[in-house]
Amino acid sequence: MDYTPQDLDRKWQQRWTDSGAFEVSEDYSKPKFYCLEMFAYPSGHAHMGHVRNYSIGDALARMKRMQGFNVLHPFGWDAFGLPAENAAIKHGIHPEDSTRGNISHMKGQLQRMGISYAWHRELATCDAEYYKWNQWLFIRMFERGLAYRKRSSVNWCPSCTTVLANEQVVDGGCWRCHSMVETRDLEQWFFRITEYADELLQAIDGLKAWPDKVLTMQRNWIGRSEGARVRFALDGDATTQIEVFTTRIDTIFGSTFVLLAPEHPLVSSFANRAADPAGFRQQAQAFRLQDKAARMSGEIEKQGFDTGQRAINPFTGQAVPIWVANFVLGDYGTGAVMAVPAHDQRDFEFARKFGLPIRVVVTPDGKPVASEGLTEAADAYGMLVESGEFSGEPSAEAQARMIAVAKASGFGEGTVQFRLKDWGISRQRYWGTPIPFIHCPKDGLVPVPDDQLPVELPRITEFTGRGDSPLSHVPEFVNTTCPKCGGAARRETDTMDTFVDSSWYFYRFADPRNAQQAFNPEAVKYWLPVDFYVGGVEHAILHLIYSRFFARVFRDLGMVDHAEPFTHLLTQGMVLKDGAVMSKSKGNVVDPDDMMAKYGADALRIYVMFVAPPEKEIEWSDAGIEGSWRFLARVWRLVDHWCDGITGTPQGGFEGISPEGRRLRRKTHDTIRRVTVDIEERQQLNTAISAMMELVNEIYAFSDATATGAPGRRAEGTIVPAEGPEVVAVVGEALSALVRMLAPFAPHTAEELWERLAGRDGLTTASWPVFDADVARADEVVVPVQVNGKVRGRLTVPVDITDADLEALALADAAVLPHLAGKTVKKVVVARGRLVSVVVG
RNA sequence: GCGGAAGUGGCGGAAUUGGCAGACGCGCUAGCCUCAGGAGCUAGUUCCCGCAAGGGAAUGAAGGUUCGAGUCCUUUCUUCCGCACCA
Repeated sequence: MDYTPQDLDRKWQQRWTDSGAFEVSEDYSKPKFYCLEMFAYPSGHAHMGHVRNYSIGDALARMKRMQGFNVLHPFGWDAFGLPAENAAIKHGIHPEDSTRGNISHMKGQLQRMGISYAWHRELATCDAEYYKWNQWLFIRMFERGLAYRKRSSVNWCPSCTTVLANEQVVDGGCWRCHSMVETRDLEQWFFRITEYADELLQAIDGLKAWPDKVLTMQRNWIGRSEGARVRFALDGDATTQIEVFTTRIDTIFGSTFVLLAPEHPLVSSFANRAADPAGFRQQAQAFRLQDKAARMSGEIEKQGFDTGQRAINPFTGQAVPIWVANFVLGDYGTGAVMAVPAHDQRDFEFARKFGLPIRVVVTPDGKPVASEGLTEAADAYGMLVESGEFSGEPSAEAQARMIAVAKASGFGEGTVQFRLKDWGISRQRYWGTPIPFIHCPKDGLVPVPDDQLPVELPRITEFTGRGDSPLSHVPEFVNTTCPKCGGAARRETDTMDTFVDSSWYFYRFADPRNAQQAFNPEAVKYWLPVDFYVGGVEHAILHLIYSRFFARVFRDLGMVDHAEPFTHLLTQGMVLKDGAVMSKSKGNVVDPDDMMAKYGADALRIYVMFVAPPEKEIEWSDAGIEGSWRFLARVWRLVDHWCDGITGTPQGGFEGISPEGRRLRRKTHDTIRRVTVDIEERQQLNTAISAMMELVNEIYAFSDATATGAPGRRAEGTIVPAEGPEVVAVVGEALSALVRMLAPFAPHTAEELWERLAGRDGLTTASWPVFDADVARADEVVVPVQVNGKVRGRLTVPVDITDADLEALALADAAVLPHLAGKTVKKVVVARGRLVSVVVG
């Protein structure tokens, strides 16, 4: 090879850039394909995870392009976020400067990889021309009641000094720095994602091309439960009611006490009535703190105390004690539960610990059971007992009737409860989209008028990391006038969660430079939904649910005509080294730049795609990339030595072609089929590559069989060229297909070889090789012949043999299989469209 | 605990609808070519017996269906991932 790999990479990257090979426009005459990899946070350096992600996406994009699709394959930057701001606090570099620098460096890395991006459509979320539309959409959502403000107890990370979304709290700690999360009460902005909870859940069934794992995670996250709300009046105070949520209203006759979450609003009023209000509050507060933090260390012990108050069970009329319990969640359901110790394990443990009564009201056979001997709760459905007029009814029927009774009597109703909560998007941070609202002393909360958007993020100079919003220290930003009354007013100083930025960027790519609209609906109608979306499974819940939510918001604004933005989702596995995620602190980082310098981009790309299926984790191996390098070198040599004189590919059938030639032709077409199916339908890129390797081996074997001189005697890696029209045609066909199929995986090498082979460049516009089923399945197949279930021989028969012909053949071929002479064919097995076995009796 | 995915050579992994298990690659062995080999080419490489031809066993374990099971069914063990006191 007279190039270094980098020379080769640079040569073709330059040509692609100069010709704008991957830039696209809306072309309604061509079928579109929108291939997207999750855009990147500009951390500074591309890592192997990026390499893998973009190599997979690029394989799809390039293949679809060759198949004649108009392919949109864009890239951008998720450029706002905490790390840049934290770096600013630590090192005094302005987030804008570090972010721009990082983007520039990483863009260079991606370009050196030769990913076929439409760079003209590049966007960064920190550009005002992008985040303007965050603000615009925010106001639209406000107008529709989908964005609202409320005072709420929020998760506060003391280290990042900011509010976290529920989704950003992992095991009681901050998702980013893992500090223990505290609670604080603040006025916050929320998106009413719960409005779409039911739809988001039901539509999951329609996501046929998403991984099951992701669908399950989303179902669990939304967490739909059907049940009932029932109001218990306070004993001695009918005006105060405690509403509980239950999925088992059929067990309500067994509810012997009521439990409140420590956060429940009634807890503080009960404290005032307690003998020792201070002690009461202290206990409740202890639970509240415990609730957020203590769960990290596994199970926490069930604790509680008696409020001294009693509630009236509306079904039994009995007064039951009200306790505060540490395991009752304040932010799920109503924050209060009716405890049924006989039929709920948690309540059972609590009752046993504190000596509270247990009543069995559901049994398998409808016969009453005493509670004394119980060792655990029985949560199965059954027949009701000891339940007044409902005794003897099966659980399911009783549930329906009890809900009806509760509703008619006005103390309850059936309801659906979701685990999903509204999305808190306020961040007390600088490096994000300013929330476009103005607080006016006279007019209250006033949205910034559309013609004043964007509200630009001012360039501040001091980063202290203090607890409140950095923007609140910028008087020029804060002080403004009210758009309504013209009086002095203050701007909102919180910024938006960066998940807002990433929830719609895939729409902006359809029309990224539009200054009048977030996007032109016509362009989005052409390009969207995204046909193929690749990214890490770590975004299975947050990013993907938020994006599905935003798609529905745009739909309801009349801007898009679909609800699901991503048709096909692929979640790629991580790249590990020595069994662990690569990280600087572990010192096990393999730098993509080093690998590309040594082997070129193609060997690296081939390696990350060949080593395992895309969804699986892979373990980095230096020997593995050597193997990929060797494969490319093998292809290179093959083309180098055969290309002279190959001008065309064979037409038609097999007339006059040697058995070896027929074999190679079959292999060529079988490979086209396998590679096409593996990429397109299965995204099994590893087997697509191995199929091409097989073809390469086959071409080498063909040269052995047809070469002049002794087979297998080739010095210095040369291949003795065979001669004759057959070789030219058969090998020409094989190499032509091979090089084109190589393009999605090793585009630089493929381009170069295509130029040598076909005498022209422009592989990016070359067509995908056409599979010829007649060729692939031509001639014959070898089938096992079984006698009494044992394979006793093999017959080579034409693929399309009929049963009758086969029977005759089995008998006639006694010379080959003498022990079958005189036997009859009992069964012919055909599978996958071909004959696979003959059973002889 | 609930849910999801998966258990195949020394290693990564193939096996598309139930049809020659171990493709392809790594590693290893031998040969060729070489001053040399960390290049290239050829051959071999699941395990056991055998010089070989050949024979036997084998896809976590145990059963079952089938002419035929890595694949389907039942039971069971293990690992990874997600959620986790959600009433």
